[in-house]
Amino acid sequence: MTTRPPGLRERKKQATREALREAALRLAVERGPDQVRVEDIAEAAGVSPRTYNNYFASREQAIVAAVTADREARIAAAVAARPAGVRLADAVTEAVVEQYTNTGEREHEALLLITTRTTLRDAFLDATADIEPPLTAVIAERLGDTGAHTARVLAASVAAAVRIALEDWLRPTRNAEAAGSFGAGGLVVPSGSLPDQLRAALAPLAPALDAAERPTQP
Amino acid sequence: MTTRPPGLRERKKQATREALREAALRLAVERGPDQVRVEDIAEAAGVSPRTYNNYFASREQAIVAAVTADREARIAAAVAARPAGVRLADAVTEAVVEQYTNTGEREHEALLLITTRTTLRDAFLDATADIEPPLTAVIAERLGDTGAHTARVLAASVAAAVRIALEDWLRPTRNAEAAGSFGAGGLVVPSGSLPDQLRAALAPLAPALDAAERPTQP
DNA sequence: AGGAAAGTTTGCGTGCACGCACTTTTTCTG
DNA sequence: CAGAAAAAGTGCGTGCACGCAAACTTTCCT
Repeated sequence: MTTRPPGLRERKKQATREALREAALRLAVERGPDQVRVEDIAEAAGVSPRTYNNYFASREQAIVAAVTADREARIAAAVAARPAGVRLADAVTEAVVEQYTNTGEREHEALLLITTRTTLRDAFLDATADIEPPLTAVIAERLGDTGAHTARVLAASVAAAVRIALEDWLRPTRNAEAAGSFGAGGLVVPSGSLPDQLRAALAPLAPALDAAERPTQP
Repeated sequence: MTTRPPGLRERKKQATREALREAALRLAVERGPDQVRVEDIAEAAGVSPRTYNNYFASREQAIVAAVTADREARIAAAVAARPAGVRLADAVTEAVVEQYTNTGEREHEALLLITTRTTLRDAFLDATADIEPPLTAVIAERLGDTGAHTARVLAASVAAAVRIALEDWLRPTRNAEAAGSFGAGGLVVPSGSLPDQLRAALAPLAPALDAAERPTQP
């Protein structure tokens, strides 16, 4: 795979990306998220505003990326690290929980910031989708080439479940408007800790993960 | 629930929404999607540009909405229509296939248009997420109040699977760049008919749907 | 080494999303 | 039925995303 000497080009690119992430988060913390313009971030990172959005599609993505970092890769690695003996469902669940709870002090502070603005909250939730491609890869590896298609669906479902868990987690108050006109019962569980939310959201998918792991038709 | 006489207000609102959808699609077909500005659509529908995006968040959404119409509601209704005896997995799968294949002539023409522009393609795929809330409601109804949380996860997973099916379907040519750096095998199945794609994508979720339907622990 | 090819950054221009404050229309209530 | 309250539409201004084409840097190949 891509195991070539990274090359000067690529290293500079990553450096620029990190510089932008850092600058975005720092400025957002210093002066409140609404007082930061793309121009400011670009200037702080030493590139032009135009270059900024060769790296990030929106203003919010840069700020969120500083917290998210490369969680996608870490989750995929964590799944791959589990011995082949354990259930796929368990491997995935534990990897996810692990990577979402190992949160540093600085990240926690940033999360508080994120929850204050709807646009940041949304960007944060959207970032969940990034785990899908790497997750597809590791799951596909477990299932063999015949399950490549299945792997994509499962990875997407896991991503969706994680997103839901996060949604519920960072919404202590308002709880309506979730389901359609029905309301679907009305109550939405008083939102426990993040690990609990994650496990609860992933649990319904366990049967699907188990089934995929079995050769073909039992 | 919302079973009040709709009121003049609401009716006008829906009329405006439909007028915008219609105008957007018509203009896009007439003069190619890139030659249509929001201002044009708004004018054709008899509202101000500012009002336009009280209804649609992006230029593309209006065009896509003309094709999508209220498919969400139809899918939910189709699921609800199945007798309570059939497996949930079957009810959902058939409802989805049914609503995505009952496509009129005009819709088919519009789909061709959509595939020509990446931004429209993306908007079309994003519209898939709209089925999630109504689907949550009908599934929750089947599972009873204890399964409200499960219902959300399953509905989201179904939506994700449908999205994947559509992605693959309207991409006859290019096939790389799907999974991470791995490539996950490389081949992605030569993309069959839409119903086949949908069934294939939903199949891996069947065990999860089955399990949810069983009382608690078998 | 040297030059061609591939990839990146940048300035410029256009159309758009969206907040705010204000007007108009519909609905609710006494 | 009248007036208050709520909601939708409108005009305006600001910052942003993104296409395009030109300048520049790194990489590749002979």
